[in-house]
Amino acid sequence: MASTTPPPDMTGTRPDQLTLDVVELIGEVVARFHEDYESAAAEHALTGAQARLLSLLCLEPLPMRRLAQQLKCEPSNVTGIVDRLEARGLVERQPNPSDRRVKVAAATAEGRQVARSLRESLRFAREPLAGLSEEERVSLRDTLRRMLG
Amino acid sequence: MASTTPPPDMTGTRPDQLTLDVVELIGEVVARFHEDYESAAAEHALTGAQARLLSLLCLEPLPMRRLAQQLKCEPSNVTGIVDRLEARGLVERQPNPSDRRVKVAAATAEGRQVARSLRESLRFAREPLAGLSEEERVSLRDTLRRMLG
DNA sequence: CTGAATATTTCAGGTTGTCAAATAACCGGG
DNA sequence: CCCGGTTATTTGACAACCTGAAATATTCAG
Repeated sequence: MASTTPPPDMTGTRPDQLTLDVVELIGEVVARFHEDYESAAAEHALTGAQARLLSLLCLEPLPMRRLAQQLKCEPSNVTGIVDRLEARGLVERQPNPSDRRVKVAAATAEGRQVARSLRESLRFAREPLAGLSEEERVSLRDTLRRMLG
Repeated sequence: MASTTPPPDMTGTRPDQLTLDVVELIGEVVARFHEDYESAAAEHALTGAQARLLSLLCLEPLPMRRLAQQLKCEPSNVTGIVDRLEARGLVERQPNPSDRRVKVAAATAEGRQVARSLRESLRFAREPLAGLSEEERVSLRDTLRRMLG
């Protein structure tokens, strides 16, 4: 079809060295990000799962079912995490008048405050990225978007 | 030193929108990578922690203490993970003649085989990266290296 | 030889996660 | 209206991960 060489179909093939290098690097970024997120959460006496759930609720209240979908886990698991956050007054369950089966979890004012503070203590936003020029960050942003899209 | 504007010191400052975008994107990459790793491990009846430990031992045998350092967890935690891998014949504990306190964990032949198979089933190496040109991947690799270095 | 330090394990306890079963509420067809 | 099927949430049992403190065995310095 095209006169230029099309990207080879790697399906079932061992990736080339360049790809392996990038995967290795992404692995390190993932490890650092995770570590950073976990310790930022710990500074607020939250576990990673609790921090993720609270951050979600900080954007908008969500039924338990939706929470499970966003967190990619079983609804029965969400029950416990919300239980613990609710016991600390960071989240509350609200009834849904239009469908009394569903319970909507919402962050309390204190919960939103904690989430904001947590967001700001995420040093990963500054340290590794601070060394990049604006041009590099733009390039990185666009490449990541293409990877994910 | 340089005539170009030096990167501003972001310490204690709220990051700009571009940085926030990149952080958000990295978060998504992290989520996908994790998901992918976990499901690849599950295909081999391994948990994520077991897969990480086995992959480490596939490079070289390590004392329990070193394993804990690499996995960034307490040594007492490693005991259980190695226990479960050893029960399945993927790992074995070897005595260290020069210091009888330490036990060196080593992957068995079967363990190495499983780790190899797991490595190859990591689709993350192909799918999101396959859409990038070689030039983009080179650029991504160099940027990630600068971020981590 | 004694005491401090190190490597590993054990134990108790908390969190995350799954799956199956129970409960409650919705909904459409008769 | 009622019934059966579906959906949302919870509960209970169980496994894995993880931490912290205590126990054990061994090393090492003085």
